[in-house]
Amino acid sequence: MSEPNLQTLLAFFKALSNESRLKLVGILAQQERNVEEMAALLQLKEPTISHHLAKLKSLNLVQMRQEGNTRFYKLDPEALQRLSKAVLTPGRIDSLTEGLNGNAWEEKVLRNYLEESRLREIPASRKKRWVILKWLVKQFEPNQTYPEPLLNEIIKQFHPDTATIRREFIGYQMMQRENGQYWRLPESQWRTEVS
Amino acid sequence: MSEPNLQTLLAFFKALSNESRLKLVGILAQQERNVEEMAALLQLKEPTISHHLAKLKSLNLVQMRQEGNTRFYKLDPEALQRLSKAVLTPGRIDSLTEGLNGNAWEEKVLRNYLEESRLREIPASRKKRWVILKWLVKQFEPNQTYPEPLLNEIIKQFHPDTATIRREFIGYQMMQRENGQYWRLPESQWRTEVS
DNA sequence: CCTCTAATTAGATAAAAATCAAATTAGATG
DNA sequence: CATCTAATTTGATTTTTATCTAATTAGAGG
Repeated sequence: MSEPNLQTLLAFFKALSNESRLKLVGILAQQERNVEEMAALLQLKEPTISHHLAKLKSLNLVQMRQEGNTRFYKLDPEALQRLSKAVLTPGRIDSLTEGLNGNAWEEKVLRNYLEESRLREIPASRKKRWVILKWLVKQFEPNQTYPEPLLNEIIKQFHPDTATIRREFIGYQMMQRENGQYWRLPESQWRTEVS
Repeated sequence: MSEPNLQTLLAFFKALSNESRLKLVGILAQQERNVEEMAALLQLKEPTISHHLAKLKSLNLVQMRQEGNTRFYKLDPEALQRLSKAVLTPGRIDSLTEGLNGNAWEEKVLRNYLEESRLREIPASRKKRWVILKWLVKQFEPNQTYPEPLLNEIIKQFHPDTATIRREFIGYQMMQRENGQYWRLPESQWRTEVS
């Protein structure tokens, strides 16, 4: 549903990621063969060949022609051409990440440091501190000024070290201060940190 | 040793035939990431990521940069280009059948119909009869003439129905007859049968 | 130097895939 | 229609691979 490209590509690579099937592709690219011959060539039993053919068929890689109860298989000429084209075009490579939650890591950091909306501690690593501060500053309304005591009060709901956090807010330009009043700055002005 | 191409291709397809690894390729094509981030993005544990990275590394698909004890991985730009090129060129497809015994099927037919160098029966199918006759006619010396009784004698060592076999030899132009003498024709003149 | 952190390695387990023997199907042939 | 033959399907087994937890390694920072 969500990532058709990924699944299509994956099916393609899976089809060719098995030694027997890869050889089979080579064999059927040269000439048509019946199941018995393929089994002899690859030193496998017929059921195994049928099994592999089923996978190749499901991707429309092979064509079948029946004569009596002998079935001749060959590589679909169109498929052969498709195979000889690049499967991983730049656009397709991009599509591989569709549907991935890009914020998963930040969410995990939050989960790790927040215990029922209290901050267990202030992360030592800058990257993680940044994530925590981003979340913390969003606890304040934009377009509203806070006198320092109120600011401290609110911060204290999350963590006792109000001084450090106040300083970080200013340092990262998430907040601005003017004669004892603090206010939240728009996200576009925050000092986008690290990475 | 014998088929470097097949094994190389196989390794390549195997590397990309896993959903997690394929996503990883997509992720690392966009930007460098450390193991923790990848784990979060794919919702897997770090060891699993290490495991997948090891496979990608073994194919030289990724580059690593260390900073402290954090390791940042990204897709090798050259690899990325290689990925975007056709991996299955016509020449490579041909190479997939290298080292395969093309006579495996014929050998199997022989094994099936020959019981300690006696012919169990004459195959009904033309293809198999052809294989048996090819083998049978090679029991006669080239460049030598055989009077019909001697011919029969020799054939009888393998199968009682000398008449049928004589007729087939002539029909397939494996042998020629002139006033009671038979001789083996060069293989190039045999009526190459069926397909 | 002790501790913390990110990553890897080792070992165990679970999931997926390949292979085969036995049973079944569907043409062909007498 | 009974039999034979090539192929497929089914079910069981084995092999391979993905994933996790626990243990280990190697930087960094007090």
